[in-house]
Order: sequence, then C-alpha cells, then structure tokens
Amino acid sequence: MARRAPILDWYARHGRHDLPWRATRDRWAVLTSEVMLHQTQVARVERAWPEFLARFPTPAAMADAGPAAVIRAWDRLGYPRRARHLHDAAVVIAATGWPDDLRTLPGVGRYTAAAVAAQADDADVPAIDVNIRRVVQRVVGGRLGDRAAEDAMIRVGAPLRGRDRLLALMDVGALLCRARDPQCGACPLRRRCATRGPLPDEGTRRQGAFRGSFRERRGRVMAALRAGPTPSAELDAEALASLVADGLAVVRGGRARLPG
DNA sequence: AATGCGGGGGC
DNA sequence: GCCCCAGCATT
Repeated sequence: MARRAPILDWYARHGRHDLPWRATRDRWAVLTSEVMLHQTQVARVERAWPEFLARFPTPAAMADAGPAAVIRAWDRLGYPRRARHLHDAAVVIAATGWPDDLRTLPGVGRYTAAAVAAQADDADVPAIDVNIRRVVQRVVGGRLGDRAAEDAMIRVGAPLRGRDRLLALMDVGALLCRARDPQCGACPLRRRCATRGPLPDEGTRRQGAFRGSFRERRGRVMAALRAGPTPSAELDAEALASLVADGLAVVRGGRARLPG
C-alpha cells in the first residue's frame, strides 16, 4: 500500500490558501489575477487585485469602462501593455463570450491559458511558470523546455491533478524551492529531488539597469498621462512615440492622453 | 533563441 | 548595488 504522498500533506498545511484570488473560481477573476501576476510579485498583487477586480468585476464592466480607465487603475504595477491587452480581451469576451482557446485573447499565452483553465475549471492541464519550472528542473536535475517541463510537472505533482497540482507546485516553488536560499529540509519533494539546491546554471535572465533606461523614460510619460492630458512638448518624444505604438497613448492637437 | 517591456521588494 | 519577480509579443 502506497504511503500518502508528502506533497498532499504539505500543501494542505502550508499552501497559500489565503491568497485572495484563490477564493474564487470565476474565470474573469482568475484571469485578471494571472495577468496582474505576470512578472509582478505576489505581495504587490495581493494589495492591488481586490480593488481592481471590484472596479472591473466582469468583462462587460471593463469593456464599458474603456482602456483609459483600465490603464489608470493599473497605476504603477508596471508593464502597462498588460492593462491595454486585458481591456481588449474584455471587449472580445463581452462581445462573443469566452473563446475555446484562451491564447487567442490578447496578452494570454501558453502559461496563462493553462493556469486559468486549471484554476477556474479544474482542468487537468500543466502550466509552467517561473516557480514550477524551477521546482521540476531541480527535481529532474537539468534544464527543461516547456513541453518537457509540463511532462515533469505531471509526474512530480502526482497524485495531485488540475488546480491542486498547479497551486501546490507553485507554492513549493515560492515558499521552499526558491531562487535564493532554498529550504530543502522542509521540502516534500526532497526524497525524489536530484539536485536539492540550485542547479549549476538555472539561466536566470539578466535585465539591464532600470535607472536611466528607456523603460524608465516610458514610465515617466505613462505617469504623466495617468495624471491627465499633457502637452506633447512637455513629454519625452521618443518614449511617447513608443507608447503610441503600443496603444497606450494618443496624440491629438499637440496634446497626449490615454487612449479611449 | 533573443529582446523589449515597469517598478518595486529584499538583501 | 544587484537579483528577482504566477510572461507575452515580436523578431
């Protein structure tokens, strides 16, 4: 008779069951949380998401509010293209319903489509984010592409499936199997783990300094536009042009403003 | 496969 | 200072 898998017990006791978006299985609520979590730490999203969802509780509500309201509500969360894409996705959903393939929605890729299906519908699909990739790579003992990581996720997460598999492995990655200072002694996977610590090369992506970067310049223009329409002459022209190209700003009559 | 894309938390 | 963060779109 097989023993109860350690990850079941660990997840029941130590999983982040307190995270606000885990209290819902509403697709729209889950989607908004997932988009907000793209490259943004859980602690920040915890603070911002409840108010954001209350403001845009349904796709129709967001579609009706228009892109400017969504971009403004996004505030300083970063990557404002996410807000633009989310609004555009809301327009599609409000008009024609949820598509069969969520990846057809703007701003929704392989990970997010699977993560929404698993959490909202308990679909038995794997989804690889930075946390789960780190966990399964360390357990297996080497770098894995998306497909191989998904296969490994199913094996490593067994007997969990669907929603619980996703969330349990996410929590292991975030709380124990961390990029820095992993807590292997407390890990439910340690007996099957090939590495028990960071891989020799986990290939963390480098990002240039934010200070003095073009991204910072874009950010400054976005901050001005969130505050209100601004004469173009007062703004960084290159950064503004880049924002216009991304659908995050419009210029008319020498004044720049948020779109919509 | 490699870049660009915010902004902030934590050390 | 540097590293990291529930990715996606584009090239």
